[in-house]
Amino acid sequence: MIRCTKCNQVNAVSKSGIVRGKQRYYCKDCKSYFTLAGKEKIAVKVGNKKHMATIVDIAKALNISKSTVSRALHQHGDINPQTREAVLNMARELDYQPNQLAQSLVNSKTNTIGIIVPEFMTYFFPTVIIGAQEVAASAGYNVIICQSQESLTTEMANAHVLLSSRVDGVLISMTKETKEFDHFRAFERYGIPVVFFNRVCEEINTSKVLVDDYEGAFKAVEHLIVSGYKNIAHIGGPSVLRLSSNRLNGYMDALKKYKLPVKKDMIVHSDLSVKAAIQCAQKLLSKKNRPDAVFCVNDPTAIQLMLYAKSKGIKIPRDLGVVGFSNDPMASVIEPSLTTVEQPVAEMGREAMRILLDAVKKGLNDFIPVRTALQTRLIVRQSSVRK
Amino acid sequence: MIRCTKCNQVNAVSKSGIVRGKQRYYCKDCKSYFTLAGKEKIAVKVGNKKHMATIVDIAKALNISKSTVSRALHQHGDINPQTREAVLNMARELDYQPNQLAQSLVNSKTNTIGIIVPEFMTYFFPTVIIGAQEVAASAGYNVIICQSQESLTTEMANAHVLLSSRVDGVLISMTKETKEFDHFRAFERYGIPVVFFNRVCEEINTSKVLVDDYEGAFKAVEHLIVSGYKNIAHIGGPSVLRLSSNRLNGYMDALKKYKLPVKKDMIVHSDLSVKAAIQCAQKLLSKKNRPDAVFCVNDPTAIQLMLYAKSKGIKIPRDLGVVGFSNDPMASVIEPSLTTVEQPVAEMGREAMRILLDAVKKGLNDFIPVRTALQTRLIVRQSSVRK
DNA sequence: AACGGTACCGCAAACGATCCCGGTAGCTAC
DNA sequence: GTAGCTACCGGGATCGTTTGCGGTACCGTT
Repeated sequence: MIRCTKCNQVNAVSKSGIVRGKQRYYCKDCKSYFTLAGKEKIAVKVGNKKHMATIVDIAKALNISKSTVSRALHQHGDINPQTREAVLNMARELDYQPNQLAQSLVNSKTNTIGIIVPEFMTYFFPTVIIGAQEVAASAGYNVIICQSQESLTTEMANAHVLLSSRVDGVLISMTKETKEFDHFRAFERYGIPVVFFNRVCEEINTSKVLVDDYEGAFKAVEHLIVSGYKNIAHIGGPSVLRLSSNRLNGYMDALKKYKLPVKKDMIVHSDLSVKAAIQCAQKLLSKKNRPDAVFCVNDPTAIQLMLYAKSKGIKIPRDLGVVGFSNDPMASVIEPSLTTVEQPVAEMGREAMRILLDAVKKGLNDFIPVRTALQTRLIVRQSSVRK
Repeated sequence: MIRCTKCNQVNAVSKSGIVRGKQRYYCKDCKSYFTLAGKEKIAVKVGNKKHMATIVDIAKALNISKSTVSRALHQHGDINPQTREAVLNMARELDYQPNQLAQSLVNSKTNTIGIIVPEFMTYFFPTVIIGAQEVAASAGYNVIICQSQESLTTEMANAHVLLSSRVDGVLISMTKETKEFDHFRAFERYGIPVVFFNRVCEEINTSKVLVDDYEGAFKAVEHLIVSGYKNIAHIGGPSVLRLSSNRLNGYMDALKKYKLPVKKDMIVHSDLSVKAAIQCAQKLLSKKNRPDAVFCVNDPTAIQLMLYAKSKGIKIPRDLGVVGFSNDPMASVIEPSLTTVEQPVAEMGREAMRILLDAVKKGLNDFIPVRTALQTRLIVRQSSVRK
């Protein structure tokens, strides 16, 4: 027994297909189609859930137009001080929260920055993000964080998400397997500034923030040499990452400076995972001509090496000197404490965000890419100093 | 050579006065006035910056209406399979990226979840977030992360931001100084589901996910007792946090079960900062009746205690047994390795997000708050076992 | 041939904000 | 008396979508 929603007729109604999963009817009497959707929807719309106040609500309450409300809230254009006061009060009274979505849509500006990082487990990236968020927040920007999980596929998916979210700018540290860059170019195509940090992409001409990996590595290896180590190995990172080759070069040049031979078999490569670190440690320490020191691409790797060496009864620093890179909090906790190259992690986030926000404000047209290399500092602890 | 904006005619156009500083034209062909305002605007729109394709662009390219495009993209309503195919192809060709903002605005649903955490430094919260994001991503939700930095004021600011961003739901772990809850109630007032985790708010009736702090603490202290420690102290957390009192109660009840006295001066409170941890360590270890074991509210605190004890020549576990809580990665690296209560950290994030998304889908009306307590596991290492 | 019914598509109103235009009231000045 | 000016306000287009409702072409029946 269906009743037409318009003429209230009953017997002139016949079924007429399905629209969006709902039965559609045709009333011969008033010659019109209808579904019961509308009524149902209204009926469903129950709820203690309060409607969120909009500028229209404020306008209605004060019997003025929404234009005036908007002006009052933003001090744009002419506005009577009393009107403004009234609007502000009413806004407070109604607990008005501006709808970011609507604002962003009309301004085509979201005040949101996207960040893509490969992982979240080591202390490094969270700390960078802290710094970045600090700067962003104080400039009134929100941050949406994506983890690529060291996978190119999800990195591309992340880029899509950020594009769809219409972020105003993006901060990226690449995956270790990123070899295509089209998903990065998409940003520049649409005028969205990108700044790379730490794991930067040389194929894209934009600003980059990194530490002076070469110099840090050089200092680290030099320190091992002057501490009396002679056969120094290196556990390097994935070769696609520029930081890996920079640190490797620093390692090699330090050896050369002191006329030490650079041996191929003293250089192994890790993909930065825990498993790979242990494998590298095994490989190096089971050699006949075992190295007497190792410079590791980062602290987590160095720590795995130390744990492995300790488990084999190899004494650090007596039998094996170890230097890491990044000054992970664990470095000062492990025994012996780990000598490492400190990088200004949070500052890297801050600097990258500063540069990015600058580009966002300027627009891509007159934005000059810069490459910023932050200084490192060698922290000498116990793992590299023979008593 | 002026071309009519309407009929594209050229020779039937004549000047017809000035309007708002702009030349006005009259087209005899289509009998209408026009200025070049619109055109100029387009002309101004310079830039290498490509316009991002919208459904209107797709519609124009295919000479169909945007409604059809929308339907084709979402399989809503009736759509000719061929049309659909054409739309999909064109979308690909134009590199169409749906505008989330516009979608959210009309659907009043953002597919975004807000997360508020107190900090980002320890491994705990990043790990929770990894779990939460994992579940969110696979359900098509984005995540926007806020740090309250253990400050009530910024926590309230965070709540505002999330409200303005119209998130569909919120995951919260409170600040240690949060004593007012109106900023939480704002969410429920507008029908936005909230789930607390770890540091939950008892004053708000909603779902909560935590670990069984009481039981974990009980097991930890019981372990110390059966290991032969008699004078067991406790470094507790801030009393406003429920987890602090739960762990304290577990501590006390374990003592009681074994007929050991609960001494007021063996219980000190930390605000979870590094500084406070060291102060607590000093306070406890400089007592005349020094404790022979300490159960700490979390691992970072336990580690500070251990470092302090080691610096004072106090041997662990011989002179001092230590048990922590949370199984921080550092716990297995420090020497001696730290006995701790493991909590399923990532799982906590996953579970909280699952519950939240469920509430988001159901709506607040028929959403029944649940309290989930995840099980802990005691990991016995060296710091609590006398050889 | 006419009509009921289906399959598909377009129109236009939302969503909540901004802001360009133009309007009006009131006042001054000539 | 009216022109011009100031100070303020409202109308309505716009951003990119979704979607209810109605229209149209066409097909099969009678």
